[in-house]
Amino acid sequence: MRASDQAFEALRGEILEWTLRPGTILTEVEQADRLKLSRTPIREAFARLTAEGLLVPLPGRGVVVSDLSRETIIELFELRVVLESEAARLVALRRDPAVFLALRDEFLVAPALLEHDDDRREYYALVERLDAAMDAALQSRFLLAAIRQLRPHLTRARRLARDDSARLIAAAGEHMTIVEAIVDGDSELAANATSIHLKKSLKNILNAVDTTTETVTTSR
Amino acid sequence: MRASDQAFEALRGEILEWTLRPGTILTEVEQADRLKLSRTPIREAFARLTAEGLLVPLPGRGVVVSDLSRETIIELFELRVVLESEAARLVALRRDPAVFLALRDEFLVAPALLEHDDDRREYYALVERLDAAMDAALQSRFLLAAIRQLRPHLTRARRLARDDSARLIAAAGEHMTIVEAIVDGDSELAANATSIHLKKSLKNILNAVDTTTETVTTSR
DNA sequence: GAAAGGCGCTCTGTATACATAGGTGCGATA
DNA sequence: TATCGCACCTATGTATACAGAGCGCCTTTC
Repeated sequence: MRASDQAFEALRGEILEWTLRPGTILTEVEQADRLKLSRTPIREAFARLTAEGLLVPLPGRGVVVSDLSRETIIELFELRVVLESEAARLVALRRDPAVFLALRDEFLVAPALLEHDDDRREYYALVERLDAAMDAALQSRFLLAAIRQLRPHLTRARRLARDDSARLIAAAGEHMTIVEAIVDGDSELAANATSIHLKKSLKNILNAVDTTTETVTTSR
Repeated sequence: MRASDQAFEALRGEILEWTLRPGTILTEVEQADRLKLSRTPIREAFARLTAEGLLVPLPGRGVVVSDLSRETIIELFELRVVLESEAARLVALRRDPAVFLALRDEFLVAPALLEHDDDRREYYALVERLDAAMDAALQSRFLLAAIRQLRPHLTRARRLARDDSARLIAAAGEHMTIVEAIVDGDSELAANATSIHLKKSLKNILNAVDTTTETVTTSR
């Protein structure tokens, strides 16, 4: 594995899991020293993370871990709803039914997984498989690229949400509706169900943000 | 100006104006030599152009100027319609009316500009001002970023189209409809008019592609 | 004559040294 | 005491040297 990939993955991971918090200032030399690499791969990692929007250049002082304010999260979902609804519409038209039938069967037993907190990881893994299947069925490189661009920010935002069992069970139902629409090839239903799911998802995150005493944004 | 910016702008310009054609293989050393720079800034330029999708890594052999096939153009517009329709919808809700009233007045006299081929540049400049005004009114960083991501590819695609006067005059009319909808704050009309405009635009480009004997794609 | 293996070239990947700019802090002067 | 200016320090920006890997061509052998 290339050193620049190591640096990228390491920094990205730390940003996504809030180890490196918004507002933290990073410099090339400091990170090169910490990660035991030279400045060159760090530089490349900074460039990639800046392109993704996780870092913002701070002229003369380095880069800063980007902000994730309430307003930013709203803007993020504003676009996410548009992109993923459209994606669901296209997937419903282009999918291989067998793949999504299998996923439907898995989602049928999902509520059982959510009874015990221990099995949550399995549920999250299932959702990831659904995402992967949709990516594969999408067949539109540009739309996929646009969705991928949002994912790191969504990962960061999701960390803010307190996923209680009630919300997760509801989410499982919403996913089921989407998967069934895709199986049926009902593109409009798939799009609408996705839109509804994401808006509820946003609401859940914003609820968590609003009831958290801790200030999330540290710089702007 | 930084050397890496120079390299980026130079290569980007050449790709967009088809001086560097799809399928052309570039290596760091070769370009460093040609542009009289060291490998470092070239490397950075390659990375940025790869992130934009104008270059594709060719493991062990350098990078290659990305393909722009008929299919790619269709996928490009598939996403563009979604993004720019949504943008028009939001702009109609968030715009400063004065700005777009002024633009409307300019578009009123646009057909006159298109009578002489010499004045086309003025018309193109007007369209650019409209885009800039919409970007500013949009107030959604993520949506704007997604649209910006498409622009270089659109610039390249547009080079393929043969814009005859008839098409340009029609386009001016379509733009006028969009601007008026924005002035009126009619978000649905703005979105629909944008969708129609872009679909006609795509048709025009595809017509040109289909009637061109020259093969556009050189690699895949 | 064809196929396989080895040698060599050229590519990227990384480290490091040097240049340069901008910002901060301290000191001097008004 | 406050403000202006200079110097130093630390940051990025750039060049370059070196290492490692992959591909192609050439040679040799069957």
